Amino acid sequence: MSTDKQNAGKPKTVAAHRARDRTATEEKILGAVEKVLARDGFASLGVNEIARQAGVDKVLIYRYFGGLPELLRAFGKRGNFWPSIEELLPDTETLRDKPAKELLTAFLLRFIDALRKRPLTIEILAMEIDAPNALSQVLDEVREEWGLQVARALGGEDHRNALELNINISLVIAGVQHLLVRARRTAMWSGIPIQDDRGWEVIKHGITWMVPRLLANGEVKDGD
Amino acid sequence: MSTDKQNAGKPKTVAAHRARDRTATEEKILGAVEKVLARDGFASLGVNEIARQAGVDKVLIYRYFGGLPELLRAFGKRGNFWPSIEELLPDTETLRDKPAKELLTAFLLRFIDALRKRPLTIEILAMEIDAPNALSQVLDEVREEWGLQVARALGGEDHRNALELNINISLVIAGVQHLLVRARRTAMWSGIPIQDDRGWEVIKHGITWMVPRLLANGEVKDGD
DNA sequence: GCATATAGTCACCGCACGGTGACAGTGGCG
DNA sequence: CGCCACTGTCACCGTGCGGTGACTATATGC
Repeated sequence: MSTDKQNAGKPKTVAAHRARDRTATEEKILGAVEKVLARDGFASLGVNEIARQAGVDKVLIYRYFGGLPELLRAFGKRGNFWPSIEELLPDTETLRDKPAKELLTAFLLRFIDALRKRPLTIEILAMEIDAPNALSQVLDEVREEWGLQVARALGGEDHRNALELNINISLVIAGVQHLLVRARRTAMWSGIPIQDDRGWEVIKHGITWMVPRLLANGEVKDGD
Repeated sequence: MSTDKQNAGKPKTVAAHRARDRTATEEKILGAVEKVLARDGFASLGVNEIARQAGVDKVLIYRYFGGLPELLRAFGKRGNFWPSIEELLPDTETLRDKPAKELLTAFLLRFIDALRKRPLTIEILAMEIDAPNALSQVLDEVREEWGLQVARALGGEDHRNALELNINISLVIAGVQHLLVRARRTAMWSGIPIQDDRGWEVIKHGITWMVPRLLANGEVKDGD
């Protein structure tokens, strides 16, 4: 009763076939990746679950994409996962007109908003901490280019403390990403409600307060 | 040949038993948790792998601890996973003697060193981003108490910008944790080699440069 | 009209996982 | 000595995973 493997080839059911449309099926699969990712995160992102969500046989994932890594690559390439420079610094033309502190402040605040609008990106950021894969690789490539553009656009090189400034900007960006990633699961960080708009307004306020102090050229007065 | 489930009860092998020492076995299991965690991270931390590493039957994990969550709880309670306040601020007695900026700087720099000395803690931090479990819960409880003590020890309440200051300190701590977690897998962050001692010296330099500027009471001069 | 390429379906494999029940060796206590 | 609680051993189950081979249905070109 358990070693019946010779009955293959007997078509018992007629099993009406779906429409023959490869590109539509590919689109369904790509859409399923997004749905599973948004609903369950990366832990459940496997071939079986994607196929289930798409209402499609999993073998098609192998046939059309080659496997899970290639599917994720394809998914990553068609998404607006990382904010463009234009989204963060709208007035590229008038860069020189504004003082550096306004530019930097605007950049950091917009960066927060831009990422908060992209829950999938945050999910990817969280995933690549523990299990980097083809999708995080795609995001990595984008970010590399992004980093260069940012450095050029903000152009802190003419500041006399460009090195220290860049370190601290990088640290703040790292902190923002950390809080965004943690906010998926944890409500508070040092008393700040990081799942809430009000919490992020507080953080933005802190950044707005900080930037001018980092950019000040004056002597440091002892404030104790 | 496949439905042979009635032959249980026939002792074929003599199978020399190991020493009858429960506490030693428990210790082996707890040690195996640490080894697996250090070697493969949380992805491979299951009952099977732990038992394999400990050279012990997995059923003993259930008998002695109750299951994986309880085992992780037990593991978490016997570790020095989070730096104590004393480790970060050695001269508690002479707190009032030093200016706030020196205290805060020392605290942040020591915090970096303290976490970098604890790769297992960093592993737990990384894990709890994607899959919080009993172990991260234990760490959470410790950190809650820690946060209160830190706030009391640093006592920024007398500063006129205590709110903004605390936000930025929290942000820097978040950024440090993010970089530590990322450094497990990625070598660079914005050009800083975060797997390297020299990279962290650069970060510390940036923090040392930043703290006095945040604590300065003076007017903010426009540095553009 | 008919062969062929291709879209879609199905059953199956091997594997690792978490978890459990039954059994065997061992030491202490009456 | 004999009971018995306890430590350790082993075989097994159900499940879900990634992955594949072989099949059927359909459209297109000749």
